[in-house]
Amino acid sequence: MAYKIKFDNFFSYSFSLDCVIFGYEKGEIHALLIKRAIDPYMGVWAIPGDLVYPDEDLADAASRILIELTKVKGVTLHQGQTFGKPDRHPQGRVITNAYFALVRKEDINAVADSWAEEVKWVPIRETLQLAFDHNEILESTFELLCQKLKREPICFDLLPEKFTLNEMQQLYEYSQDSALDKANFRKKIKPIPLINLDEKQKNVKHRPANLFKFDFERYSELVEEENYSFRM
Amino acid sequence: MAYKIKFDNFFSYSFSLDCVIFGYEKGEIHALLIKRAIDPYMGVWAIPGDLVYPDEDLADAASRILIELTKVKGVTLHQGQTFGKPDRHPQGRVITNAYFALVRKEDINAVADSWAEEVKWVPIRETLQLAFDHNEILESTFELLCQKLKREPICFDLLPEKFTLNEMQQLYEYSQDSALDKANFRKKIKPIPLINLDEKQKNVKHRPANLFKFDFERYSELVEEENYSFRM
DNA sequence: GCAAAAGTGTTTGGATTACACCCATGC
DNA sequence: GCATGGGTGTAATCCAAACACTTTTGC
Repeated sequence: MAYKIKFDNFFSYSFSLDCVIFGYEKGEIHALLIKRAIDPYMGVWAIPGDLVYPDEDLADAASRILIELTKVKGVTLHQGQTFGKPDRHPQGRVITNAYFALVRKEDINAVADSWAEEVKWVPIRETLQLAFDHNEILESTFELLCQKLKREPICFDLLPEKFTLNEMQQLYEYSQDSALDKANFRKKIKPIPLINLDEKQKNVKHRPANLFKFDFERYSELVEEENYSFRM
Repeated sequence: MAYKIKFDNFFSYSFSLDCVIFGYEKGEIHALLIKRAIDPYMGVWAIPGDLVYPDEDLADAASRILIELTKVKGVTLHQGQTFGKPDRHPQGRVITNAYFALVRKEDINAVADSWAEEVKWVPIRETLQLAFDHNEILESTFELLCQKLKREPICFDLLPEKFTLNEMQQLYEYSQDSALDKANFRKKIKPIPLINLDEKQKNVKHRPANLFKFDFERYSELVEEENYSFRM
């Protein structure tokens, strides 16, 4: 065996994680971004991300980085794709892995911290020039999200805890980029365990809608005992 | 901003790729493995994988590594998951990314080279103790493959160029781990563009089956013009 | 003729679609 | 009363599952 470089020289890479946080509000999916207060790309908007410590597990690092930059904690992060073009980072070979989470925007309070100067939510379909290859990362990860929304009950992480069926429908219309028939949508979600809270929407100038909640316990039961699988 | 270690010390990682090569034969999916001729894990079976050069793109590196270790070339490699437990490699922090490919076993001739002492095909459901965390990588990647088989016409990469409908059915039965009805299977694949070659199977002691070929050109057309999407 | 697998047709029930209609609320 | 969205029913159609049946080959 003969490497073109010395073995030790292979240990010259760095590894970072970028945390794409998706939130939903008024029919649109948003992503949480930070404005970088350090070089490279100082002053440019970016996905919150940073380097992994040498002894740190990836999932732990993702949580830590998100907290350090935005003070957002307690969210479930899922692994996404890896991005590793040799020139993607001006300071050296940095390979990055996207992690993503789905949150209720009203439940979290993102605050810029550490080297993040500012945080903001941006509608995912709004074009904005991001640092590094973050536009590519954001797009790919959003596509992954749309795929997952079809096969896993993660829409309830994005929706408010108490939601109307119309809100749920709008989320799917947005993610699939197509209009859905109301009556048919309701028939389609029949197998999904939802609790009708017998509570009404307030402050609307039309007939108030019923509020629902995802029945997570029942869902777990169904998966266990009747090998139910979520489909949309 | 204050890192717990000096910035330069972050550039102490290494990054590797593991190439999971899936092949199909007689109703079973196999993976190509190598026996390691170097430490760590000398003499142990492993997924062919190695370190990425500092200036190398990931996809290029995957092809190179596969060729170096097994002389297998010209296959399409797809990115899979990343594995990065801090202690997964005894010689330092090595984060790895699985790449996978689907091949026709009869088309390729894998030969051990470089620090690979031996190569062999192993049925994916056969338990064998592999080096590092390769058992986990292999399992996860196989699951990813099964998902992809449902939504992309990649089964034709695994099947012989000329295949019978029964061979195709068996591949899906294996990947979904369930028996399928022959008549229904044939109805289901009606929308998939296949060319009936009007050739018969040879040397079988029963009625010979027709041979088919995937009509890739027609498939591309359908995708372009009628936004067809492959489903199984 | 028999075994074995190839290959096709029919029936049935459940899901999907399109569309029409009624209901409750604010103003 | 009317605008607005909430909520439901029906008929037509498509699709998937179950199953039976015919065909072609080797021996």
